[in-house]
Amino acid sequence: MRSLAHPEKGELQLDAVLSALADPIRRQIVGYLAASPGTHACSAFNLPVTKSTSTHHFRVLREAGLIRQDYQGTAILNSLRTEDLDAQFPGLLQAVLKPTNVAPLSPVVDVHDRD
Amino acid sequence: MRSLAHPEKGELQLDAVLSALADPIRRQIVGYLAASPGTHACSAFNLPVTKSTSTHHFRVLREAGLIRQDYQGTAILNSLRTEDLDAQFPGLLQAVLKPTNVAPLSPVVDVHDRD
DNA sequence: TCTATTGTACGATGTATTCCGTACTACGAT
DNA sequence: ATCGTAGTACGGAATACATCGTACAATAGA
Repeated sequence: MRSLAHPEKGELQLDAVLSALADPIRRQIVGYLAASPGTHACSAFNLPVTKSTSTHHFRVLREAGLIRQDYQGTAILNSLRTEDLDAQFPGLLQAVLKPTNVAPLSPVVDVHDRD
Repeated sequence: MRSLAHPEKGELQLDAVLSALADPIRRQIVGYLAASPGTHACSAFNLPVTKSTSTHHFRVLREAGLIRQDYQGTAILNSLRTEDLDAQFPGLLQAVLKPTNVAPLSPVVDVHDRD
């Protein structure tokens, strides 16, 4: 079973978190995870970039500690590390994800991946 | 009297604000302005970079709408746009500036510039 | 075993960012 | 008029970042 490295809750860096959130595509990912709790495969996000770019953005989010990624077969289950983030940076996620701030880029259609 | 361009309160972009806050030097500036309300000349911040780099960071903050810059003689009075930011992105400033998150790089000594 | 699906690795490219030094402007004070 | 102070403009160097295409790895299912 493959697995991916994640920073511990106590290791989260504000620098990395803010840099990760500064990109609109990554904010779209985080916004979707926040709006649709649970786990979602990378392919469910309808991002306006290629697969390899998508991989890059998910990795940035994981390495910053914003999301957790667990393999399930060939897919990856992505989830938001809400509790860890709220513990380390209280209020930050809520502030960034306020509805008015979430860019509704693509409406994320055709999702069929609930766990 | 020289003057500098600022985005209107309603024009603030979350993208630009988060990018601006992602840099530790700029967060140091914002943190100092938040901790010491009022206006402060650029030279009062004891930043670990040269004058020209300092100018660059202040401009990024101004163009993102985080600070206001008004000439007074040859100096510039910098102030935090707290109200505009709280109106557009409620909770964001507080979350980013939580004491534990503010890197105490240099203690900012020898300040003699209260208005 | 073969095939399709999901995502990764790697290298390339263009752009943006950070930082510097030097020369300059604007202003106040002498 | 001259000088010092505060900050800007400009150009350059190093680095980082977003993006892509192609080739590959891992897994599930037929």
